[in-house]
Amino acid sequence: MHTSINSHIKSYINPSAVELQLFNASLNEVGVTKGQYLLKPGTHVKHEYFVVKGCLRAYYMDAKGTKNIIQFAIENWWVGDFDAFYNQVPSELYIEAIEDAQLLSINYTSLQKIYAEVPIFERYFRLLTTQAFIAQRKRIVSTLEKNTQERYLEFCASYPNIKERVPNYNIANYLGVSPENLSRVRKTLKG
Amino acid sequence: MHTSINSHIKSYINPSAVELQLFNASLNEVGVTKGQYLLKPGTHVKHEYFVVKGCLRAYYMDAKGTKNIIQFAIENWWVGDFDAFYNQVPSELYIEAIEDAQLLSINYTSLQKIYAEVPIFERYFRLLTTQAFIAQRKRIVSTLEKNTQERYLEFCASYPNIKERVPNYNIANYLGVSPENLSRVRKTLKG
DNA sequence: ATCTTAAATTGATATAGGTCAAGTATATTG
DNA sequence: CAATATACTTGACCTATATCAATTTAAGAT
Repeated sequence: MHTSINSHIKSYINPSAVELQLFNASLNEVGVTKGQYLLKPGTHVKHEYFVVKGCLRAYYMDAKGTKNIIQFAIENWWVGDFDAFYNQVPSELYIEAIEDAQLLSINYTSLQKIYAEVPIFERYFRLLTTQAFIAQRKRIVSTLEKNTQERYLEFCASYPNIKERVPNYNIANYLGVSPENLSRVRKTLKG
Repeated sequence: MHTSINSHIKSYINPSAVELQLFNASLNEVGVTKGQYLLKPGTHVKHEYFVVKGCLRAYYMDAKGTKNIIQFAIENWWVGDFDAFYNQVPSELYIEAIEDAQLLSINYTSLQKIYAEVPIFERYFRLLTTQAFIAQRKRIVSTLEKNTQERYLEFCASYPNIKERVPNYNIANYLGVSPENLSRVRKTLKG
């Protein structure tokens, strides 16, 4: 049994011991070290991952070869190329460990089986996805109505103590600003 | 029975006639005329809405009193303040008809009942939310890696013939640029 | 149809943030 | 503990886009 994910699950649904057991049986432990990739573009994505420990970044590479970070994944987050996974199209996402990390993976076929046989997990993932959708919507609103400084502070508040774990140039990238600009913003915050 | 939503449902799941009937029984028809509001901030949100016909815009108002459009809703889209609805917190969203519109509403209690009694609808909404999450993620990536012109073209491509239905200053707002800037971009596209 | 209001365009100017280049500080490795 | 690489900061300059103001065009209303 995987305690870390089980308490996460129980914060969303109330599965029976058997249901929980069935889900746990579909999980596999995965370890990655800092700098290693969990996923690269062009792959047929068979898994989604739950972060037990560590930190990863997920980014796309644009036409000019620039990285654009779409997500940081820390403890108790699910990470993966959801488009590639759910629509079974080739991946376009890089997922890279920026700290050594322990993960749990679930594969596509197992998950479909879980949905069919243990439908309460349909609810678990519905609730997770709804929350993720709402969080992402807030991020969009934030870029529409706030300046860099406000968005940096908001970011720090919503990812607790992440600024001690992630280099500033990655945060700048996530916010869609240059590292130089973020550095200047941080300076005015100190002064 | 509400044919419009039923064919939408059937493109995601395969409900039995009885299941479909149960879901349809929870829906109510709602009509709004151009300029009318379906939702305003500070409300206790009891419904989500499916657009049968028409077009609406959903926007937040920021501290400076500026509107920021987060979504246009056209035929076959669900619209609502999902945060307020699912987390049962006061709404912060304006939803306004920009064309006369016919909608179907489902209320919170009915939906919870549907989830409990007709669990295949748990899957319907999970799939919808997953697709919405993926689409929203693409929108974020787009703002990170593309300029205004590319994003305008992308917008026109993904909302078919919407530029004939929505005024340009609303599209500019949705894209997070000034109407003057969008006007100039459109000019270079014509020339 | 005419009047009135709303939307789109155009020009002039301001500004936030980008880019380039150089230097400093902080980690990481042999 | 050097040596080297990585991350961060600072300055000078540039560019895309915002803002403000005026004008033209289009859409609604009487």
